[in-house]
Amino acid sequence: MARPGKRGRLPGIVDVANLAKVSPATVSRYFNDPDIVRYRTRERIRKAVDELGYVRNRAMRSMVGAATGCIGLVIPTIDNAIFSEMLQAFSSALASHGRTMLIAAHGYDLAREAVLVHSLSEQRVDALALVGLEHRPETLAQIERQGIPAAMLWNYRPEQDWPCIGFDNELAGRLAAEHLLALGHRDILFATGEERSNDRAAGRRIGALEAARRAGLPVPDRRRVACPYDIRLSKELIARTLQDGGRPTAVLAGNDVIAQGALFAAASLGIRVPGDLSVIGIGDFRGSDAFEPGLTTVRIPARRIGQLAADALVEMIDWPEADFHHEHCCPLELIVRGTCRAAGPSV
Amino acid sequence: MARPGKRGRLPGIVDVANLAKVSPATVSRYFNDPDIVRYRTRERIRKAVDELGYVRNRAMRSMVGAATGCIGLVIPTIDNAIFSEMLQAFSSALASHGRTMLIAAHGYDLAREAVLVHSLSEQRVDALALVGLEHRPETLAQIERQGIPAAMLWNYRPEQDWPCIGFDNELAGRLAAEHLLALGHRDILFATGEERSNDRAAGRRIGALEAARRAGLPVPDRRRVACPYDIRLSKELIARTLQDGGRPTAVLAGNDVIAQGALFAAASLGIRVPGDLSVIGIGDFRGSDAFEPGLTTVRIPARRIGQLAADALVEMIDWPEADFHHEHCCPLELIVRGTCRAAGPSV
DNA sequence: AACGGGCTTGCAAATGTTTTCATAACCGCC
DNA sequence: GGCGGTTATGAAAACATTTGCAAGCCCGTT
Repeated sequence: MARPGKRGRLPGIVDVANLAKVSPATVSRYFNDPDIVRYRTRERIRKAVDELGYVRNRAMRSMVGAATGCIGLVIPTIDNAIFSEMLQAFSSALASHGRTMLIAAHGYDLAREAVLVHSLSEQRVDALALVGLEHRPETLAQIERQGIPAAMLWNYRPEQDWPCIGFDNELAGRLAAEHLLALGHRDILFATGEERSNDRAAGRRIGALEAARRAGLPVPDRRRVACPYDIRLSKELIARTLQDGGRPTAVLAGNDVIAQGALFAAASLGIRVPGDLSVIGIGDFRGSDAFEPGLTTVRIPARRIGQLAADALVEMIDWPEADFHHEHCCPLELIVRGTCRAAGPSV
Repeated sequence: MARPGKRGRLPGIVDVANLAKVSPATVSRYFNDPDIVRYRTRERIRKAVDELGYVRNRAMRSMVGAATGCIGLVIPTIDNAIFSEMLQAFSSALASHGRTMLIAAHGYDLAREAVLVHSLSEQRVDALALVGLEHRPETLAQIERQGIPAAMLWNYRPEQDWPCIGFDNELAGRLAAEHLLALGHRDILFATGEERSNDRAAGRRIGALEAARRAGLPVPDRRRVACPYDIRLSKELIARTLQDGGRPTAVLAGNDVIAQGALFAAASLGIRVPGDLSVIGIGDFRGSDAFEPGLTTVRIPARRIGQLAADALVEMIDWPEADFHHEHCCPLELIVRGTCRAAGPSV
C-alpha cells in the first residue's frame, strides 16, 4: 500500500516568486486580482505555479485580516432528510461563490451548539449560519464578540435581532390543521416533533393547536404525541396510539418523517389511507411525493432557504459596511396529494 | 435589526499574554499542552482569556506547520439518504477527536471532484476522505503532491494504492442476486444505479449479473435499467418497465432508494409485494425497516465506515511516520424482511 | 552553603501571505 | 526626446502563532 508522501516542505508563494522572477507581492496579486498583472508576467507565474504544484494557503490570509473563504453551518442533524435539501442548496450556492462549507451537527443539543460555534470561531469562518432562533446566550455572545456575520435559518419571526431566513413555523402548523379542519375532521391526532432544543417543532405545535382552538375543537391530551424525527420510532409510537382508545380520523404530523411513520403505522394495522385515516405532513421532503398515495403536506422551500442564506452571508462578508435587511420569510404552500379526504359524515 | 459588530480588532495571543503578565509563548503552551504550565499561571491565563473573550486562531497554526484541525470530506451528494448515516458517524467521530469537518459535494462529477480537492487543499485540511476508488489522475496527483493523508471510502478492493475503508460492492450485488435466485426467481429486473462517475453502482451491477450468469440465467437487455438515485424518478422508470412486456417476478435494486421507488411503483400499479413481486435493495438506509412490509436488503455498515474512516485519518495525522495498513473491508449482511418470497412454482 | 536537576517561563526567530507605499516601466503626445 | 499620467512591480511591514534554546526558579541532596 503506497503511503501518501509525508508532508514535506510545501512550495510557498516566495518559491513561486523566485522561479517566476517576480516578487511575492505580484504572485499574490496574480491570484487575488489577475487583471492588474501584465499578461507576460501572468504567463511566467502560471508556469511557475504549474511546475511547483503550488497551492495557495487560504488559512494564512486570515492573518492579514482577509477572508478564509470558509463559511460555517451549524445544524441539528445531518442524518436525516430534514435538512439535506437545504444543505445541498446552501453548499452549491456557496461553491458558486468560491467558498467552502464547514459543517457541524449538534444532535438537537443547544449546549453542544455553543461548543461547535466556538470551534468554528477558532477556524475563523467568514460567516456562520445557525438553525432556529433559540440559542444559548453564550452562543450569541460569542458570535457578536467575534463580529462574525451570522444568520439564523429555517425559522422566521419578525423583529428578530439577527438576520433570519426561514418560514413561519406556526403558520405551517396552522395551514396543516386548517386543511384537516376544512375537510371536516374533528378527531385529530397531533403528532408533532419533540421540542427539546427545537423551537421549530414547538412553533408548529402551537400553530396547529391554535387553529384547532379557533375552530372550537378541544384537543385532549391523548391526542397529542411528541414524536422523534425518525421513521421507525414514529411509526411504532403512532401505531401504539392508533390502537389505544377510539381511533382518530386524521393525523397531523409535525414533519414528513413523522407523517411517513404514520403512513406505515396505518399500513401495518390494516388501516386504509385516506379511506379510514387522513394524514398530513409538513416539509415535502424529497420522496414524499413518491408515496402511494402521495403525501399531502405543507411544502417548506428548503432549497430556496439554503440558496438565500448562502447569498445573504456572502453579501454580508463582501460588504461589511452595508446594512442589508436580511429577513426572508419564505412562503409556504399546501401540497394536496392523496393522503387526506373529507371526514365521513357520521364521524 | 441589530447587526453583528463589524469585525474589529480581535484580541490576539499577545493581548492575553500582556493581561496575564506572561509571554505569548506561555499562552500558546496553555492551549496546546496545559499540563506543562504551572497551575497558578494557568489560572491567570484562564482569567485573561475569559475577560478578553479570546479565541485562538487555528488557521494560523498551519503557518508554523501545525495542524488546522480540519478534515475534508468529498462526497457525491448530501441531498440523499445514501451517505447521511456515514456522514453523521464521520462527523461525530471527528468531533470526539476535537476536529471539524469540511465538506464538499460534487454531484457525481469527477471533474468537479478535482476542483473541490484543490479547494480543500487551499484550506490546508489535515486529511482528506473521498468516496469511491475511481478518481481523476489530477485529483490523486494533487493529494500526493501536497502530502495530505487521504483515504478512499465506501468502496473496497484489495491491493489498492490508497488506504480504503468500505465494502465489496460486487459482493453486495451478488448477495442480493443470490437471495432472489435461491428463492427460485428466474425473471429478475436489474434496476441498478447510473454508473457515470460511480464505480460503486458499476460494481454492484457486475456482481449481480455475475451471480445470474453462474446460475445459468440469461439476462436480456430489457431486464436491465439504470436508475437515478431518486425515489420519484426510480418509481416512474420502474413503473414504466413493469407495465411493458411480461412482468418480472422480482426486482433487484441497486440501492434502497431505488428499491423504495420500486415498492411505490408496484403499489401504484396495484401489484402486491411480495405476493406478485419480490423486491430487494442494497443499503438498509434509515427508514427502510419501517416500510410495510419491511424492505429486504443487504445492509451496508455505513456508520461503521464513517467511524473507522475518521479514526484512521486522525491516526494518520497524529502519527505521520507510522505505516498503518488502513484497509477495512466491512462485512455485509443480508437483512431478510418482508419484500421477498419464493417465486410461484408455475412462473 | 553550594550544587544539581527538573520544572517553568521568556526571548526571539520563523512561518506565508497581503498590503501600503514607493518606484520603475510604459504609453502617447507634444 | 522629454513629459505627464497611467500601469505594473518591488520592498518591507504587519499579521498571530509556535518552538528551540536558554535562563530562572525551586527544592532536595551532598
